[in-house]
Amino acid sequence: MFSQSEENYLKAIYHLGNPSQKGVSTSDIANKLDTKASSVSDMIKKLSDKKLVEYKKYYGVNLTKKGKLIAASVVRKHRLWEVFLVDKLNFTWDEVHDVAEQLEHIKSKKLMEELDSFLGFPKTDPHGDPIPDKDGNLQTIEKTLLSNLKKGESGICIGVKDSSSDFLQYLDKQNIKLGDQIKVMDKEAFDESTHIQIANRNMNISKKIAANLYIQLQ
Amino acid sequence: MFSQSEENYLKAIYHLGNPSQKGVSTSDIANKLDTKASSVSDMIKKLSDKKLVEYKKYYGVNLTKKGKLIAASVVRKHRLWEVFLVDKLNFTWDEVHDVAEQLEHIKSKKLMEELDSFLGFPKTDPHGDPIPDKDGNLQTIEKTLLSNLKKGESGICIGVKDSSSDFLQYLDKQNIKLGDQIKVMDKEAFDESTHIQIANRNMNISKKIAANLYIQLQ
DNA sequence: ATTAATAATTAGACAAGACTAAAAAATTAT
DNA sequence: ATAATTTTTTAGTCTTGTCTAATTATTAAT
Repeated sequence: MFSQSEENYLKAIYHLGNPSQKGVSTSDIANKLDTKASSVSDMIKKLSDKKLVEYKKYYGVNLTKKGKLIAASVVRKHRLWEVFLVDKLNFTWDEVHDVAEQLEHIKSKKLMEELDSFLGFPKTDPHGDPIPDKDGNLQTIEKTLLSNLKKGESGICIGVKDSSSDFLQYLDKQNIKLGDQIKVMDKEAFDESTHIQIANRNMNISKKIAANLYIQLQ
Repeated sequence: MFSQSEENYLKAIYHLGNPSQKGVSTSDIANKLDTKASSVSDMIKKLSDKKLVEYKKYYGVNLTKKGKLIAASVVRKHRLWEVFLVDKLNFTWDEVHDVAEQLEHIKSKKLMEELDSFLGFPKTDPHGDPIPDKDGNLQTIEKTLLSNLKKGESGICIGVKDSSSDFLQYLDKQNIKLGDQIKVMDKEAFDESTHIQIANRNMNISKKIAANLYIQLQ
């Protein structure tokens, strides 16, 4: 149906797209996919011919309904496979990305339906990112970055913004897990670090860490 | 490391290779992969440059040690994924092939080790074909075709030679399963059909069916 | 409002893997 | 042994997706 390369471009546009922005720029896509702007320019022309993106020269791209559905389906597959790897095959959350990048291109409707069921119809992946449903719809959960919480506010840690190995391994080392209860005890004006109480432990985390943890307020 | 196309050629040569023959012919490979002899000729040159096959013009190809290991690893992955699809995801044995053809190219050592363990280290796939171990070694089980059994002989049905959808669905319809106890009651000289007793039922099967069922003698 | 800097596009080339058509080698038949 | 047939290889083309280098458009700076 569509090539892996086409799917990767659609996915990149999907991830870069922002309702508050115009279109996604050629250079942003090139940067995301670690490729050259000229290659992106070519591919966008192709996707546009196939009515998967709307394209205006020197403006930017947006996914069409059809393009968005395909992108969402690739993201759905990626995240379901991540759940599989962690829940069933003992992968850690920092190990799943590369394999899921491959598995997301496997084409089989039955496979994904059965996998979804086998995993118990998960709603989020191991990093807390929502799994699109079959129609490409995302369940939007109210969430903010921990860095936005004020002293005294509390919530549950439900996701990470950065999912780099380094960050995820840091969280493991500090024993910070999704689902943990977090309360902001104090904020340090000097270095913008935050004193938190997490799962009944007290710790101090840097500005950068707080800016990459998603919290569901209570 | 190696492209999907290269892996598919190596696998084809692996399956076509026969210790009692010289090399695998260009046209046999073309036929197996549903491609043209000229394409095969090109690819063989490439695989030969990479020391994955031994190649003599107008003679045939044989896998080198390295080529054989790669081919066996692809076959291993194919068959382990088939087990996964049937045992865990409710696929029937006639539905697994196309998906496994895709999954066999996923590259991740950890994935296959964990999957193997998750499945309980299976030794055969859903069609009774042996799963190569990590070093590419096959466990060889003594087996013959049902058509070779003489009147009065008996054994266990352990595999199919043809794994086309048509044949597998026929077996399902007749409720013939791997593991069933089979005894040859009589053989019809006229149409070469066979009267068998299978799992305590009596039935008559055609020459063609008997020529595609593997039996482990007892 | 020009100029400078940045971003996007085009033109042309290349590699992988496939194809067709034609030539060459090997095999089979007479 | 030579002719006929089959198989294999070569030569040249095509598509996909990439690249570099050069050009064109847009945005930012003075």
